[in-house]
This record gives sequence, C-alpha cells and structure tokens, in this order.
Amino acid sequence: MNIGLEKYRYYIEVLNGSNLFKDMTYSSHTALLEIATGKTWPKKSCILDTQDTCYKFYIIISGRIKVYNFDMEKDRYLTLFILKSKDIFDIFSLMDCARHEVYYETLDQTELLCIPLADMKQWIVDHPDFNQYFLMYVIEKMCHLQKYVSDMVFKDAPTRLAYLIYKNLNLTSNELETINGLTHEELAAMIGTTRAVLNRHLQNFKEEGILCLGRKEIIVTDLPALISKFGNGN
Amino acid sequence: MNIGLEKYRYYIEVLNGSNLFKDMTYSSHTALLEIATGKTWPKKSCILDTQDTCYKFYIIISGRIKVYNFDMEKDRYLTLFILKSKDIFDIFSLMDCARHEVYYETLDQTELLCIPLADMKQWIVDHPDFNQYFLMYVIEKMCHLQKYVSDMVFKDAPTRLAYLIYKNLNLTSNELETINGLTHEELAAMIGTTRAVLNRHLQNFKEEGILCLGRKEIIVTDLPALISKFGNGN
DNA sequence: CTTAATATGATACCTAGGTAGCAATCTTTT
DNA sequence: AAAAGATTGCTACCTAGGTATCATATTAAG
Repeated sequence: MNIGLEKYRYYIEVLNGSNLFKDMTYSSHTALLEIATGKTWPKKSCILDTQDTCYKFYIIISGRIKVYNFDMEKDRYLTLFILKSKDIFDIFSLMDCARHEVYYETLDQTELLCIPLADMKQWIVDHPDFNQYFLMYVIEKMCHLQKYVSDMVFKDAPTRLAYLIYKNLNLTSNELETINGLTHEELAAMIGTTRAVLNRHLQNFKEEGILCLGRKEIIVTDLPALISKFGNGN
Repeated sequence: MNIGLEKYRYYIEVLNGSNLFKDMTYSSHTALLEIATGKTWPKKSCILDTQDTCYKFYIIISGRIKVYNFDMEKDRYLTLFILKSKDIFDIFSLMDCARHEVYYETLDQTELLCIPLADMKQWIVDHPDFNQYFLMYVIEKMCHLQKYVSDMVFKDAPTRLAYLIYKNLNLTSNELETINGLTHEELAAMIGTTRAVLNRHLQNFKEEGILCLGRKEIIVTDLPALISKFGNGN
C-alpha cells in the first residue's frame, strides 16, 4: 500500500483498537497494511456480487455495513448483523466455507481495507496468533445469532423492538448508536418483522410516552418504561 | 487415562474420523487421551449445572446431546443443535465467553471424553494447528444458526418440518438419522414451535400420504411430495 | 397387576402479526 | 418549480400458529 503517512497512522490506530488485531506487534500490522488497499464505498453499495468476497477480504475502518439475507418468495430481507469499524468480512469465504446466502450492503459511506483472499490466508499462516482472536470474534457473532433465534421464537415484536433500541442506546448521551438514521424498513429487518408491524409498535410506544419519533430518528424519553417492555429475561 | 487397549483404539478411531482432530499426528491424539477421562452418561442427563461446563470440556464418542435454551415465561424450550459423535462442547466456556443461556441434555446414553478445561486449553496451546479446524467447526455451527434464524422468519411451520425431516433422512436406507426416536415435543423444539402445532402438520402430511406415523417413529412414504413442501428456496 | 407417567391425537378459541392499500410528508432529481 | 421517489402513518382484513383442554393409547414403575 502506498499512501500518506497520516492515513497509514489512522489505519494502524483502528487495528490497535480492534479485538482482532490489538495484541499484535507493529510489524504484523505493517505486514497487513502492506497487502491491503484502502477503499471507500458510497452509501447503499451492494457488495458480494458473488465474485467480490470470493477473492477479497475486508476490514471496516469506518461506516456501517448490514449483513442480510433475502427471501425471494416473500420479497423481504432479514438483517443478521450490522458491521462497523473494526469488523471484518467475509468470514465464510476466508474459511472456504460452503455457499451461504448472505449479502452485504453499506448503510453509510464506508472506508475499508481490502485484502486479496490468498494474501490474507498467507498472512494468517504467518501470524498464527490471529486464529485465537478470530475464533473469539466468530464466537461472539455466534452468540448474537443464538439470541436472535431464541428471541424470534419466544419474544413478541414489541419486546424485540424495545430491546433493540435499548441495546443500541448510549445511556450517557441518550443517543442511538449503530442503528441511528435507519428507516423503519431497516429497523424492521433487524427484528425479523415488517415495516407495518414495526411502525404499529413504534406508535404504541410513542403513545405511552416512551419515545419521540422523527424522520429517521428515535428519541427515548422514558428509559425505565422502555426497559420494562423487555423486562427480566434479558 | 488408564483404560483397556480396545477402548483406547476405539477413541483414537473416533478422533481420526472427526474433522476436528483427523489431520493430527498420533502423538497429538495420545496427548489428548492422556488428559481425558472416558465417561458414560445415561439418557436424559442434564449437563451444565453451571459448574460442569465451566471446568470441563467434552468430546462426544457416541450418543446424542441436545443443546437448547429455555424460556421461563413461556415454559418452552428451543433446541439449537443436536450434537453427536465427534462433536464437542462447550465451545463458549473454552473461549471464556460471556454468559450464554444454553443447556445440554443427553437424548441417549452417551459416551464422552471429559477433559479439564485448563488441560484442554494447554493442549490447544501445544497444538496450535487445532485452532484452524476449530474455527471451521464453529463456523459450520454458525451457518446452521444463520439458516435457523432466517427460516424462523421466512418459512412457515410445515415448510420447516418438511425440511427437518428431509435433512435427516438417509436417502439410501429411507430411515431417519439424528432425529430418530424423538417425541413430537422434541421435534417441535427443533423447528421453534409447539407440540400441538407440530402434530397438526404431521397429521396433514399423513393425510396427504407423505408420511406414516408410529410411536416415536416417522416413515417417509412419498419423498417427492415431501420435497415439494419446502421446494426451491433450500 | 395396578397405577402412574408419557406420548399422541384432536377440538375449539384467540391473538399477534402479516398483507394490501392509501394518503400525507419530506427529499431528491430533473 | 415540478415531478418522482422515499419515508412515514394509518386502516381494515385474514390467517398461521399459540393456548387450553380432553380423550386415548402406550410404556414404565411400584
């Protein structure tokens, strides 16, 4: 990679802040940046047109990317994860995993480090310590999926919605993070329901004085009441 | 471990057959069996009384163990996986992962290798190649959860049921594997529904001539019709 | 052998949530 | 400025699936 020193430092800083790369030597980071290319994708870019993630591996520097899968019959999609700074993808192609029906799309303008898959694999061979952190990372994502399944089965939509908002609420600033600025459509896809249903429950919460609603904006006005909506089992 | 040669060979054979341990040297296996104890658990044993999986790691030799989580409010459980020969658990405690609400219960009499967690961690340090296979293993499980979530959202109960049966059907012998001999309650927990609903759809399938039902037994009589129930999107 | 526990089949009822459709804003593009 | 496209709010309707409750078989236990 041939870039300005400023940018280089910035990338290193992000790597240092991530659980995946933090405990590595400076030379490991250098070797990684050596094989990486900085890229910027505009909002709403769809990635993984099959070819792409088959040959490239990505580290997110800034911005958000949703990982979703799409159901043709119902013409609906389901968001599995929202990836942000310090996240990586695609885990599966890195492991030569079987076909998995997952798509990627940027929610913001997104900066990434792009690394040819073969180079990344070689880097991992050269830095075997990484496997351990990688494992932790994958297991963390797996925990999320596990809770996702059980919430879909046991919790109703209002409960899932309340929890989604709470989980992404910065309790200090009282502002939403990670899911801020998303449409109702996007939020619905994050709790496995449709826009209409999500809106219904948002309106209910609003009438109960729990939320204020604006265009692409949710403000929590009664936190205890919000918490009581999902209650103990979380 | 101090056991008969016959049993020793049997364990080695299982390890050789597993994706997790197959590509290892004989001495790696020996080192593993050195720190392991053979155990047999009767049917319906509940494991992970918190203490247990915190300090032990298990490799399944024979039998089945369901991994489930339980919802107090609804008094229902959801089966996430069924582990069998060559599977391992608990992944999470091995990685010092945060609390996760998952329980284990044997479905059959089950033979296991039991290894103190600390010893297992040390063994992994001594055999770093393992991390790679472990990663593959975890990602495989993750794929399953991913499909689980999206099926819960997009597919109705009959579709999920048909697919469950198909996936566990040995096409050569026309016999069910892994889910054979389970009650309707257990089967329902595998597709995130209740016994009543599952039974309803089983009866429908039966009337359509797709299945024959016996006590703890399902026989597929019309495979093409079964397949048409979940159709293309799988 | 008797009793208790488990497993299945079947009924009726109810509700959460999915669907369709439309109008009113707000934004972006032409 | 006008037109097209998003985004949101709201209505009415319908259905899959959850709940509750029995009645039978079948198996296990005392």
